[in-house]
Amino acid sequence: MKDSILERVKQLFTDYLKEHGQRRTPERYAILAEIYSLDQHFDVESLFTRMLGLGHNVSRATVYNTLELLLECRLITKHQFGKNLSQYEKSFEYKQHDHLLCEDCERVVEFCDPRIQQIQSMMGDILQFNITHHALTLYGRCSLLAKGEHCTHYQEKRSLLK
Amino acid sequence: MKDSILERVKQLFTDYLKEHGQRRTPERYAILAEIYSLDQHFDVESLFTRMLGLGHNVSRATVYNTLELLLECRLITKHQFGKNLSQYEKSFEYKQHDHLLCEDCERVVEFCDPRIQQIQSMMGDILQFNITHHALTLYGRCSLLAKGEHCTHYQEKRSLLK
DNA sequence: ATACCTGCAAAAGCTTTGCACAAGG
DNA sequence: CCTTGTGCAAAGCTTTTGCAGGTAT
Repeated sequence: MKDSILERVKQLFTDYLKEHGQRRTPERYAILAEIYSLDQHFDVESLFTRMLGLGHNVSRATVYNTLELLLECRLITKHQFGKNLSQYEKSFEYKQHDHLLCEDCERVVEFCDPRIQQIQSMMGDILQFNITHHALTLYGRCSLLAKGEHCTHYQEKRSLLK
Repeated sequence: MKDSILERVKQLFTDYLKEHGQRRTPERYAILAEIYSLDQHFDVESLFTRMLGLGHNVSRATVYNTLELLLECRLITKHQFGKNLSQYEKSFEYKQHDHLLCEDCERVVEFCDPRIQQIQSMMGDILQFNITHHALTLYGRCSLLAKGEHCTHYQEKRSLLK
């Protein structure tokens, strides 16, 4: 099933590259495959490191280049969660969704609410804009925590950092 | 009336600085005053340049330091509109609001919809988070524009750049 | 008087760019 | 072949940090 999604995504990427006179290089497909093997958000550096770890001798420049192409054909989406660091996630066959961030452990939870689409189209009408997309992020902390306490994911996070 | 707001804001800043054992320096008040004279979003570099233009010999470091303090006492808010550049705006007595961005001319329109608060508190309940704030940004282009056309604000924008 | 703050400049972190070589079409 | 893509390294930009001197309290 996973493979089937990967195959379909590769096909879409191929179509896009052909249509836009871009070359189908092994690096680009390797990056696409790696992204679709992940189930979390990622940043450029972690993807780059991961590629090296897998034995692919790609450069950061190629990673950035490929991410740009994947954004253009909507196979990934890009987020800025309030920091100067771009986060990405695969987006094929994923419902449009929004994010809730724990500012303690930086865990990201996804959610969906139809009212956001309503707001989007209503505001488009009122303000005379063709709205193409939106980004809603809720910021908070896991409930039940006293001030100074950390949520259960905090320690995991700490151990991940360096 | 404007002065009255500035005075109240200065007072709040003074209170905050005293409470937190921070010094009340002329640089900090000059930056606060300049921010509250603006009616638009701004980034650090434009604020810095503006301060120099007004004859205040402040450094970038001080601007960053002061913005941090003003964020802490909620006299300004910070946004990342999908780019690696922080944007700020004054926030005293401004209703919580969200933003609509024209991707053609980069104009920012503010709007307000009560449903967002509802979503925020509902998601907080469901996902067990204490949600402190949110950021919703709608991205689009002024309506009625054909592909390739630019909206009326585009030329203004072009002339501002460089 | 003495912490803390400031200005300056260097460093850090993410992203973009330039160039010579490699490789897709 | 010829053009585009890649790897590498340098440069760009925004933001952070270190330090010597200045200033609020």
